[in-house]
Amino acid sequence: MSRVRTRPTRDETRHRLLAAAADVIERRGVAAATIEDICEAAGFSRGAFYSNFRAKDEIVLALLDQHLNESLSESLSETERLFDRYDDPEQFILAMESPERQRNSALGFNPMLYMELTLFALRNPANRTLLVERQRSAHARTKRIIELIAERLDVEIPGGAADAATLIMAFDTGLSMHALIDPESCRPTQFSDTVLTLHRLWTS
Amino acid sequence: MSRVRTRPTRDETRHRLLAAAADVIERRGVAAATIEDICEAAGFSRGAFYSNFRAKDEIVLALLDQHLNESLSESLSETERLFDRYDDPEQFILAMESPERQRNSALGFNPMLYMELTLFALRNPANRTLLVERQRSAHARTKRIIELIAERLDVEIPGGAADAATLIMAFDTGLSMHALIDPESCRPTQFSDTVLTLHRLWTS
DNA sequence: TGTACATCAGTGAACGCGCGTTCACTGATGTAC
DNA sequence: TGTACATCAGTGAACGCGCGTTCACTGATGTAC
Repeated sequence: MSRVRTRPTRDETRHRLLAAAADVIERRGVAAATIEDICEAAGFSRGAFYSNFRAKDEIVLALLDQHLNESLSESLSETERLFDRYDDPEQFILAMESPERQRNSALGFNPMLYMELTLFALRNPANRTLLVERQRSAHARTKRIIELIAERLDVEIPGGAADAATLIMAFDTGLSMHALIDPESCRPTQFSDTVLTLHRLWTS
Repeated sequence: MSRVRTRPTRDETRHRLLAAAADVIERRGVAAATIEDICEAAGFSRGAFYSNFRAKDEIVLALLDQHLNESLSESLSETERLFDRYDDPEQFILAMESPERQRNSALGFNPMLYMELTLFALRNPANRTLLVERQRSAHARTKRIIELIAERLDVEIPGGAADAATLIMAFDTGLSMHALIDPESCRPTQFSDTVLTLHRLWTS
């Protein structure tokens, strides 16, 4: 093919629209974000939008899906990879604070988008199921890591690994929200510092 | 005055509109909640709304204000009262799980309204300041309780009282969100159970 | 490689519904005698 | 307590803007020869 491409591919268009939607929704919220805003941010006309998505809801659903499957899952997979890489649990905990993990963590990176998408999903029974599954799987995987650490150090987690996993997950979520409201109130290392303290208490 | 009142007082109207707004916003979200929805839920016409509030934003601001000043503050004051009532920290922690505290806790009682109002406040510089102040004050008061417990038992909190307060507050916030997504994943006593476990670890 | 044609991704004007807001009104409440 | 009048809380029809969605179109891309 000799002609030079002057138009983005269909995939590029779709991805630019999704990225623009994430950006606009983060700033304005799901309901207040307009198709016009999104198209302008992506550099397309309204028609391009409706050529790629059937309606406004569909792009939000696509974002939610992407969010649940990419951001959240990859953040946990990365944590599991870190866990496998280090023999010493303390080193593993310190490594979790890496910028890479932060970037992958959806709530850490763009917390308002996360809240918006969560609220959207909670208001729709079908999506709610997705959220529930995702949370249960995340809990099971976190619990598993804690159990492996306990086994390796031959200790028993006070209160049980399930509650410990809930504590860490809820702390992570809550800390992101507190940091969102008042960034100065949290050190960058606050998450790993606290988890490390908990780890030492649990395994001593 | 002999005539019987057939119309609510101005205060009643205002309160009914505020309660209706809280209800509609909890269900539909700030941006998707319409004046018509709110008026219908309150049993008034649109005119009544504009006789009591200058615009839609104003009722949301009034709700936010009410929320920050009543729900959140009273929840903490109740906790402080409980702390004063019990000499034994363990009994105090168990008492926090009372239905009364749950009802007062804004995030615990209607978490989606809380999230909606938080997002609304975060998008408006003036309100953001209110949120920040409120959070700092809550943190200081929580930290104070922890310090008093540590003094009373003559122990040192591992990681410091400030981080411990952050942990408990963030855990509370996060746990409410997790419970919102998947109520079955949390026992009703999960908060006090976990705080009790932490307390024992910290003070042993 | 070049040409002719078909397809279809993206354009942007137009449509119409829904929602925030206004306003002329009505009748309940407050006040003075 | 009863009456006359002023005030103003609440009514609901009307307005018009903004936004989601549609559609006739254009010109870039893909294909066949």
